[in-house]
Amino acid sequence: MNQKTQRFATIRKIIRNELISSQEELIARLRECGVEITQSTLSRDLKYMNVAKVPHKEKGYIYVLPNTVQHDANVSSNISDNITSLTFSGNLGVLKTKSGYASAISVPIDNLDSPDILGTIAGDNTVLLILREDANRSHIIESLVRIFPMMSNIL
Amino acid sequence: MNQKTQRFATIRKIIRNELISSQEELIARLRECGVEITQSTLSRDLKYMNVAKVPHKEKGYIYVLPNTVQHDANVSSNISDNITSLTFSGNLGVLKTKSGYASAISVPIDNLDSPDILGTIAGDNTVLLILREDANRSHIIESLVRIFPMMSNIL
DNA sequence: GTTATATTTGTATAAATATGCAACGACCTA
DNA sequence: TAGGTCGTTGCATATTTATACAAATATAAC
Repeated sequence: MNQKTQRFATIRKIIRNELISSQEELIARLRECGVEITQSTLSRDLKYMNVAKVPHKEKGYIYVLPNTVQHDANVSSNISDNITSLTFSGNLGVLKTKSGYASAISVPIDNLDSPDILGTIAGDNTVLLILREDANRSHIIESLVRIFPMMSNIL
Repeated sequence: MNQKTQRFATIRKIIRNELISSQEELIARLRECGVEITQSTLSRDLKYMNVAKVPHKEKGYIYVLPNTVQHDANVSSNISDNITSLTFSGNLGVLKTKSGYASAISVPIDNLDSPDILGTIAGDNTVLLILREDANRSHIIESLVRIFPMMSNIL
């Protein structure tokens, strides 16, 4: 339906360009754009469009479109800020990073020359750690936190 | 203080590994992990941790950790014509593609944000899927076929 | 056209989430 | 010790969001 498509476009435009904290607020903005809509329909629209609600420093919460990568306002020079998670599976460790940082992150890990980390493979946002079969995960984490202190925030 | 850090870690672990649709559900899981918490505190914790709530096909809505904020998993169809095989080995999946397509193929897989697929690494014609330890291979296949319909031809 | 079937919407309400406020405890300093 | 500040929490509740249901509207088949 074209009516609906048009409405979606307007919703997207507003969310992309403004900080919207609630559906009521968005309804008001839509009205200003000539779109009448009830809260229930909007709720369904947002769900259909995969719009997420995320915490935001100033506004409390805001809606964000899918594919919109959240960029921190303050870019940190600390490389370990770019590590987002560490999980283990069998004899592998999977270290996720912000896009593009995997290679940079993997270098100091290689340089650890830890007997527990046999090697690493870096993609774009993932560093694969191949671990010794009987490696102790706690020891791995300790080693990593030693070179990436900020990592303790995400563990 | 340390109590709180510990609680955060548990919350993160649960959110990373499971599909949680509501705070009440998360409270129940936390209790199973020995963490007693009220809804109001949890709400504040989630806000503090920048945890977002995003629409999800099966569960309605799920909580996701920052930097994994939801992307479009609906993908143009014919790209999946370039997948040639899928095999499993231990907790790894190996997806072979025509030369040069691995990166393109891996993007929508990353965007699935499946708790079963911890991460992907794309080479030139191979995508390595790192799976959760107890991941169900059938479920993985289902997820992949959902975004790459043509894959069903080669399975 | 008519009828059947599916999609979209609003209303009313349920469900889920955020938050003001008071209370508690940790940690100061005098 | 008493008194002060600060961070954390639970309770109660306000706010916000999702959804069951029925009505309206579109879509398709005849």
